[in-house]
Amino acid sequence: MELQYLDALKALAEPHRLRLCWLLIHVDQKVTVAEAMDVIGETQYNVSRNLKMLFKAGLLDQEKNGKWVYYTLAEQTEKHWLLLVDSIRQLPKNQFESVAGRCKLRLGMRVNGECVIGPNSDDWIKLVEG
Amino acid sequence: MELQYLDALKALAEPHRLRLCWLLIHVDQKVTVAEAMDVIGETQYNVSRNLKMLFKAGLLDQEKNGKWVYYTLAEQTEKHWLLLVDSIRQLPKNQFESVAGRCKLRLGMRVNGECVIGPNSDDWIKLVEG
DNA sequence: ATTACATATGCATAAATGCGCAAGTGTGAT
DNA sequence: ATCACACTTGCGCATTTATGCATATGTAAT
Repeated sequence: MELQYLDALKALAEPHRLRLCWLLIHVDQKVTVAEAMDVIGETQYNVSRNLKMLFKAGLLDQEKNGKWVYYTLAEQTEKHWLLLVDSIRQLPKNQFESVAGRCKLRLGMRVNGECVIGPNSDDWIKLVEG
Repeated sequence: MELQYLDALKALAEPHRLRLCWLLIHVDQKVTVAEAMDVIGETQYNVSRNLKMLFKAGLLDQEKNGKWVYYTLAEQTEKHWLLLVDSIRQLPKNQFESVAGRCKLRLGMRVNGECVIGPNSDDWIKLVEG
């Protein structure tokens, strides 16, 4: 009975994962675990696990590049999946404004479009708190 | 953080409730707990509780009429809610075909558009098994 | 009032889930 | 080979969630 779709609903029915998915939808770019950690502000294992759950549920794609793992929004082809993703896309932005801002900041630290700085770096902390 | 929407996702992330919600979306009519029981084939407490959860999550409306309680699909006004409901509406029908068929049968037992026969009645069992 | 019936709801148990910790894998650089 | 670092994963614990039973609520009819 559409097990994969149920997994997606389950995955999204958790605030941290909903925020992560919202992020991936709105950034419209690949994002590493390290970047997601800094943006969301949660521990490494949680971000890693939650991203992986979204991946296993079919909502995200995974791509390894050296020691970095990039996650991107998965392309959907079926109507009910497209609508589900659209639903999240349309969530009121004000709920996530700070997330979007922090993500812009974090992606600004990239070099040639690639992530080169790990999580919780001094550079990042200065950038955010300063 | 869109608590109500999270509740809706949580409510839908359970096979029985997803089926119930799908039913209410596709029947496009009010349905009693008794009718839902017969159609879905689950115990009274589960159907009652699960319908109530969908109601509390804002996906269904409730309407009492004598000793019967009718549930209907709630009208949504916000984009992300509309898309979420649409997503469920677009789920492949074949997964729920038997549900749809049983529901048509069950609604055929109504008198003047109202439910008059309780759950697990002999009439219903004959109708389904015969 | 009493009965019958549709629906709702505590309570207890069992299963699933989230989280922190610690240890693991894999990759790139020295 | 060794080290540093990004990421993953198994384990134990606390919390949540689902389920079954029994009981409660509310309504209609006698």
